[in-house]
Amino acid sequence: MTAKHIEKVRVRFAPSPTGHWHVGGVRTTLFNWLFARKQGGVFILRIEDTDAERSKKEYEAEILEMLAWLGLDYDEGPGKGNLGPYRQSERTALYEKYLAKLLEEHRAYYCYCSKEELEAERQALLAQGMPAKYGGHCRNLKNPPAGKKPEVIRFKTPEVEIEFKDLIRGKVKFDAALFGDFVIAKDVHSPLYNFAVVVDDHEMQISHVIRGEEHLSNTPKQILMQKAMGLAEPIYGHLPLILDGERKKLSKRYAETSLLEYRERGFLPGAILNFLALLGWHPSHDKEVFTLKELIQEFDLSRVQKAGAVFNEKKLLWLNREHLRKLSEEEIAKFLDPFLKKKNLTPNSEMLRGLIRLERDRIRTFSEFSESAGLFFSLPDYPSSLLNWKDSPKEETKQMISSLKECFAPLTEKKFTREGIMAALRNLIETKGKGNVLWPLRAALSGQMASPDPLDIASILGKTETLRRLEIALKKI
RNA sequence: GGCCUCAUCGUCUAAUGGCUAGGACAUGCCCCUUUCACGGGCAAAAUAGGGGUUCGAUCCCCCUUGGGGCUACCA
Repeated sequence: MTAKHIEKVRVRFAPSPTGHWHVGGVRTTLFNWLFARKQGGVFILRIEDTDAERSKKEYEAEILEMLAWLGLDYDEGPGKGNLGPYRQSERTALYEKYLAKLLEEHRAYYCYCSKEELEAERQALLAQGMPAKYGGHCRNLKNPPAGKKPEVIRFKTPEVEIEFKDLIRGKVKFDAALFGDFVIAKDVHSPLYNFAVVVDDHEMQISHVIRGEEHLSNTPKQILMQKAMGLAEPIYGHLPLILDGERKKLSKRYAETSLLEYRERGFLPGAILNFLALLGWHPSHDKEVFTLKELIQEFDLSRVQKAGAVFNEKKLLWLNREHLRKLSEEEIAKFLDPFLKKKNLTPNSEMLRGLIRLERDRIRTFSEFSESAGLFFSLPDYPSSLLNWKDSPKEETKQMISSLKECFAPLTEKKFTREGIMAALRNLIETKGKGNVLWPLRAALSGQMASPDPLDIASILGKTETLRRLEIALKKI
């Protein structure tokens, strides 16, 4: 390992704004951020939009918004920091400079082969069981072949062994002879990923490149280019992939993959981050519920797993509840607001407090809240049979609903609390039994097979609405 | 096909050369209970296979098997 490394910890996360931000990318970002914060280093955001066709401004905006939502702040990035610009699309002059130098030093060259020729070559090699690499036809051309125009720029790959020490995997070796001369740019103005990354990581003085395992085989190519340009070599660490139920790279078929969706479903940023941290990393002890702050303290790259981790939504759901429970009523109310608005549910502040107290242990996400609390805003339609406790006859149920009304009648709206209602019902329950009293009451108030406690429902609904619902029940029988 | 890489309960993982391989999610059962949740308790559940090294291997080495990633004028 003769490579020179950069002293100060400077890490980057480099998303491509070509689609909704993927949870895999979020996890990579988190690990980089955690590492930077733990080491007192610098966390840099670089937008990798060299693919002009697929890159979209709106996706970049989404990444920025999600980052803020997650609470992952960056020290340098678009509009911030002095080693910019931080969008690859704005750095073409820089790439041109490096490209020109490589060309001039004959470490890279123009390739005139057409796509068709290359594809034919590739297929022929594959058919013979040979590694599919470029044959190097244009490598030593003195003059452009007649009638052909330059197609791409290729890197002159030396036939050497490349070895590097991965932070997570240890020694990794590649035989560069198997790569062939790979393409580094479409033309001097349009660099490709592998090349742009090398230039940027150098210019931005990146000390550690922490990224997903899918980049492991890009690393030797990047090291080769660093050597050709005389640049320092960052330290690499390749994170295990997040997998689906079939143990393949997480895709949309298996679970929701965009972070946006998880926010819309009412997950907490802290819970998502906690969950993602546990996908491929684990502390030495048994604690699993962490705040972001605790994560910074605990995080250690040496405890990152090598094998891929299956995305388990059930565990995310559980973790979300754990995080939900730690929030104050005010915090929950704040998160809840957009979800209620979306469903056109507009409780007054007193009712909202009651609902939050009631639902906070029953729900796992905020979207579950609006579903679960729906019955407080409008009584669902239900069959009259729902009102009967076990096999008690209709007549008795009818009698019971009337008795309930009578019990509630003397209560003032103010006395219509859980305790007040319970006191009013005490005699009835003692003579008739809990089930005979509470089931019909609950059914009449909720109109559902399953719901919260009837006393809680009644106290939140208030006397007027409670009596109205009992009246409806009576009419049903 | 080639190159790289990975391998502990269904899933996320702990332990590491040495006590009955620990925890969590999920699952099942029980308790609590007017229903559903919550909560409490219990149970079932793993070192892929084969060789070594060693007094002793989940752990170290090799092979096999299986999985995954890459193999673009995407990133």
